[in-house]
Amino acid sequence: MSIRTRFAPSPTGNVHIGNIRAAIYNWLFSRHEGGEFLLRIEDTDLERSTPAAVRTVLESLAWLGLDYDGEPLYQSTQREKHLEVAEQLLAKGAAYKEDKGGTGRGECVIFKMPGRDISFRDAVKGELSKKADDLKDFVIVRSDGSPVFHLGNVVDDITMGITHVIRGDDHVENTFKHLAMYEAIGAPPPVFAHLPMIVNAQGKPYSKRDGAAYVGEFREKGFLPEALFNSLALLGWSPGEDREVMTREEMVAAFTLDRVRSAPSQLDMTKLLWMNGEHLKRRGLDEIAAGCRAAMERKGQWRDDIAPAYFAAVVACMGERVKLFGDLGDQAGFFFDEDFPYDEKSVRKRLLKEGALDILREEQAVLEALEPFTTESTDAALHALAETTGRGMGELVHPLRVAVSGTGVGPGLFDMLAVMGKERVMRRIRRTLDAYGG
RNA sequence: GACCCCAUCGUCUAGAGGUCAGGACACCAGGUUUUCAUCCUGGUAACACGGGUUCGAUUCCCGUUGGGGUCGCCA
Repeated sequence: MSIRTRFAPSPTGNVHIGNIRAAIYNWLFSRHEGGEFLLRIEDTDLERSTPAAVRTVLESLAWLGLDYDGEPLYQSTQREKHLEVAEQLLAKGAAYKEDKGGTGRGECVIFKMPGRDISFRDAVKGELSKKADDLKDFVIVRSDGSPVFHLGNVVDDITMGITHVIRGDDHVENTFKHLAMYEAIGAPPPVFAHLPMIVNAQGKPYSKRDGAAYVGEFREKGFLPEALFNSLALLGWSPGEDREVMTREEMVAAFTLDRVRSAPSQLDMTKLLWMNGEHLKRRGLDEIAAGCRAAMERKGQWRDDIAPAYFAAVVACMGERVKLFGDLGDQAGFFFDEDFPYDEKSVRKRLLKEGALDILREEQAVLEALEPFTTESTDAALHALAETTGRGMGELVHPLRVAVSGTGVGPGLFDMLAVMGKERVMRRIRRTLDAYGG
């Protein structure tokens, strides 16, 4: 029989990385096994389950490339079936009605636990068991007639033909209840696999306070979906070789549940950033440019007078300095702004140093006469100047860098000059001289 | 508190009854370079503790400690 997994989020407006990691594992497992991956929207909490919240779930899945088979099943449409099963359980004597706690709220339907120990073999945690005394009866239909999570969850998994339930650690206790329900209903239970949580440095569940906890936040920060996917997949699972940077296909080929660890793990932002850089290298310059532009637009850094060719050249020039799409706008803004700010420290250290402005004037003269104006020609011209004046390249490079970019860090100077072009460079030198040349 | 789960470098992890306990990120040092980033080379760094079992345990068992999860007419 072909395997079938599902992702069953309750739309709350955000998709937590722990949840999406569960989705990734379900997806990886089903694709590896050649089975199906289904989506169920647990939208019975009408308060929170707005269309916008559902859209967030769908967008997160799409962004990460987690394609699901068939149409999503909306749990709210299954209410009648849930209640029907509750009636059957009542008829079988596997459930009973009671005004629980005598609250006067009316009778609810309570599932009766079988009164014996329950155990099962978790695909990642191994043998798990629970004493009968620790298993209490629980409500499956509220006194207002609405089905409770446990009922809907189990019934839906049965109707969807789910063979493997891969979910968060926080569901292990529920599993004993669910197993009892499968038996009472007379349906074969699926294989259960419980994933450890993603925690922060304090060992607590990872939250927005720890950096970013929702898929949307990583997207906004400019992370690549394949990098987030890769990193999350590796949090708790490893292919068993010293392989880390992998494509989706490679992970599908290597993924097995028995290689999933049962200990919680921390998400390391620094390593995620590195991972992002690795995947960025594997994308084309065009894609990187598009991503950078989108990030700049989001942050209000984009300006319509930026020529596409110039923008592309800047992206190429920045190269691996861009680890995140957002980096370009943050680190290379001076390329696009003629009124770029001067970094005070760099000015003091490189421009106001003894003789630095005189050198800049010499460079101004040399560059003014230079034709053509390329990486090679500017490089050669300044080396020649260094030679004739007996100065070190550092003395020439630093003031000029600050003069054209306002900062002491950035791409190679000559690449920068060539990308900016003669006219822009000369204008910037004049501006600098006007500002600091006295 | 009760029940359940977990425990290898700072972090993510590999690993086997006998290994120099491997890799990656980060970090440090050196090299390349006009800065930064990259790149190359090298380095620091771990089996939580205590008992067993065993010729031999980091690995198997028990306990301790520490951490986490669950104890709703939420999902």
